[in-house]
This record gives sequence, C-alpha cells and structure tokens, in this order.
Amino acid sequence: MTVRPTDTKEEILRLGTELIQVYGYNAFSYADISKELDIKNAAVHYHFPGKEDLLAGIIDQYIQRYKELGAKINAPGITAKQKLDVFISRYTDLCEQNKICIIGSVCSDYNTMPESVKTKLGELIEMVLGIVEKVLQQGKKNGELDFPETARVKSLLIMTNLAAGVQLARITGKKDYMAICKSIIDQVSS
Amino acid sequence: MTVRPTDTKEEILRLGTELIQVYGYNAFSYADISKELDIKNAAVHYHFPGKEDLLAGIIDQYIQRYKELGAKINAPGITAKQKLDVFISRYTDLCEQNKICIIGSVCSDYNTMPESVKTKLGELIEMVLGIVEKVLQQGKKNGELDFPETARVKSLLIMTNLAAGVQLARITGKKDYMAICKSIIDQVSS
DNA sequence: GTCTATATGTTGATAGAC
DNA sequence: GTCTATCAACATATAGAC
Repeated sequence: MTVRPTDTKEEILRLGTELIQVYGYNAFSYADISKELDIKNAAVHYHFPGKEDLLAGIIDQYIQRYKELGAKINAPGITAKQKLDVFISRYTDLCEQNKICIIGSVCSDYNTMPESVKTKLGELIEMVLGIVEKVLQQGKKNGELDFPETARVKSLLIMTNLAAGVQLARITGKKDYMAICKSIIDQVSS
Repeated sequence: MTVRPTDTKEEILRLGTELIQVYGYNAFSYADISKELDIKNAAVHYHFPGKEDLLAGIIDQYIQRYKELGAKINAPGITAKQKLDVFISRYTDLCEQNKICIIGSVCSDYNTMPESVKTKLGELIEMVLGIVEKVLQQGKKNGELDFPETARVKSLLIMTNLAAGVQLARITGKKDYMAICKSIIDQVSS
C-alpha cells in the first residue's frame, strides 16, 4: 500500500480493530501490525506500550464513535425504523467482510483482560444498548414500533441476535444471518 | 469399534473444553493443561499431537453428546416446552460458571483454525440447530408452541439469543441473561 | 517517531529413555 | 503412557541511537 498514513497511531488502531474482528485479540501480535504497516515492532510499542493499551485504545475509539452516533441518531426527520436499520446495517457490513462484532470477539478473551479494560468494555456495551433502547422506546411511544417486551429487554434480544448472528454467519453462511435480520424487523413492526 | 479412552485423555478433553469456555482457544497452552493435571506437556502431546487435534477432539465430543441428546429428546412424555428448557438450562449453567458457549468462543478464533476443524464445527452447529428446530416444529404442530417464524428461523433467533446472552452476561451481569431467557419462553408460548 | 539491537519468557512440538 | 531434555519460533517488551 502506497498510502502514507498521516497518523501511524490511527493506522495501528484501525488495523488492530480489524485483526480483532477477523482473528481475535489473542491471535494477533505486534509483529502482524508492524509488518502490515511496514514499521518496526518498537514503533508500535511507542504508541501503545502494551497490548492491553492497544485494546483499551480501540475500545475508547468505539466509545467515542458511539457517543457521536448516539447524538446524531436523535436528529429529527428520521424514523425509529430507519434508526434501527442503521444498527442492523453495521452488522451486515461486518458480515459481508467476514468480520464479527468486536464486543463478541473480545468477550471470548474477557478473562484474559485486565480489570481496567473490562470496565471500559462494560461502558461501551451499556452505551450501545442504551442507544438501541432509546430508539425502541421512542418508536414504541409514537406507535411506529410495537413489541411486548420492555425497550431494555428488546434491545438485549436484538443485539444478541445481531452479535451472535454474524458469528454464526461465519460458519453456516450469510443466508441465516439475513433471515435473522428480517425477523428482527418483522418482530417490531406494528 | 469403541476404544476405551484413558482417564488422562478424558481429563485433557474436559479441561481443554473448560479452558476454551473460560479463556478462549488462543489464550491457553499445553502448559496450562499439564500443570493443572500434574503431568508433563509431552504427555499432552502424546494424546493430542497438535493443539488442532485437541480442538478437533473437543468438538467431536460435543457432536457425540448432541447426537445422544438428539435421540433422547424424542422420548415421549416430555413436552416441547420442557425440551426447550433443557437447552436453555444448559446455557444457564454456563452462565452460572462464568463460562460461555464453546461455539461462540471458538467463533472468534474461527479464522485461525484449519479447514478440517472448521468443517467439524459446521457439523456441530447444524446438529444443534437441527435439534432445536425439530423441538419447535413439533411444538408448533401440536399447538403447544406458537410463533410467527419458521422453526428454522426461530431456532436461529433463540440460539443467537442464548449464545450472545451468556457472552453479554460476563460484562453486564446475569440479570440481563435471565431477562433474555424469560423472553424466549414468552415468545413461543401460545 | 522510528530505528537497531537485544532481553526474556512462552509456545507448540519432538526425540528418545523408562 | 509418561518422562527428561531440548528445540526453533515467536511473543511482549525495553534501551538507546538517530
């Protein structure tokens, strides 16, 4: 790749995220990153002294992005269904690239992570669930969406469908994942 | 012809399964096994020459167990709801032990696995889905269960709820998982 | 900020004795 | 079937030059 990264740190974060989504946190090394970015492993350690720091940085980046999405998604003129579609399409994109959700990926390695990162991960997941819950709550209120569960529980059901859906898709194929997405929409349609 | 496995081999399989459920496939080593079983790492290699062989052995054991469960679950006198409870309680047990479903765990490491193991994993998952699908199908037929989706799709929805549910429970706690389980039951109740 | 060079431990694995 | 002994390869990590 001839694209000279304007910011090595950003590139490391981007590649680290990808490696977690494709191979898992405990399956990649700093060598994978340094080779791909054509830098030395010491350069990676300069930006992220330890692998845990890299993981923390990646999760921080996600928290930041969802914070932005949470604010943006409240914009008027977008229906609750469209908002829900924004979430679903994120997972569909992952699925298409043979990646899985970073939360699900890191979850397998949860017990190998330091406490500080566990806490950060909890923050991220509560933020994601909170955004989905809010979308569902508003959609239910204005009659656009309909479902028997509370918005909190419905957000749990939808997010587990999506997270494990992309995991499953790796093995059984994309067709099953697409059927899951269709059902999610059908279940909340009034 | 069934060869009786040695106790050690069984112990390695048991412990290997546990390590995958607790720490993930790429996070444990043969040293973890040999230390815990108080044998030398060479002894582990005797039973499973490579780590992939161990993973294959673990998946094979699961396939065998689900084959037995698939046969047993057809026994008369058990309602479809009770059969569904058998599945749910397996995940609840995992949740209680802070473990996650082995399929979900291995899924993160999917792209680091040899083709032969990927195929085996596909076999296992189709078997599990098939059993759940059959339970749902029969329950729907005799009016015991009711849901708008096809049995196949509903099995996908339920299994993704459960698999990601135990993953989530590690982070957000058992309460969310229990709410998911309750909803699964409610959704299929007629 | 990136490099060279190096340290130190771990990993998965094997050969051959008992 | 288990052991001792040993291995090359790789992992994470740091010191100090440029």
